[in-house]
Amino acid sequence: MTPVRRTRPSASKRVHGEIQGNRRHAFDAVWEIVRRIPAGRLMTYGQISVLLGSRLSPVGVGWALHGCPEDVPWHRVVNASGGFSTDRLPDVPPGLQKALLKAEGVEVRLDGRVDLERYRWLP
DNA sequence: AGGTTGACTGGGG
DNA sequence: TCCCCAGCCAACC
Repeated sequence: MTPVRRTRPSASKRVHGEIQGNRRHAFDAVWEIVRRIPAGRLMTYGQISVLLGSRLSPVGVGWALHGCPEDVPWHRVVNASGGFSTDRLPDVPPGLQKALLKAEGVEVRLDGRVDLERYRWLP
């Protein structure tokens, strides 16, 4: 049998209040920033990390979004290359992020990326 | 307690 | 431009 790549089993648990102490605070901060991104605009993981004063690494930002509350528009966060990192996740339907962004008027190039120069949101 | 794994990134080949 | 690697650091087990 081919080993199956799996997602964090407890990712969804974090949504239901299992984040403790300072971590909880850092995750909340990420969610608050992402909630402020207007429809049709984008931010990168690294950009959010810097906004937080680098208290949380870009990887940490990804963690914060994995299993975020329903009202957090996670699809408006892309990687520094303008690509969709969520396409590699087993628990996210391939093409979902792309579809959500196109629905907001974001143009996705043929190579599957977006133009950050054009859509990047600067708070 | 410590090794492994990422929703990352920038630099080098 | 693409691929690989080291640095990154929180969460998992």
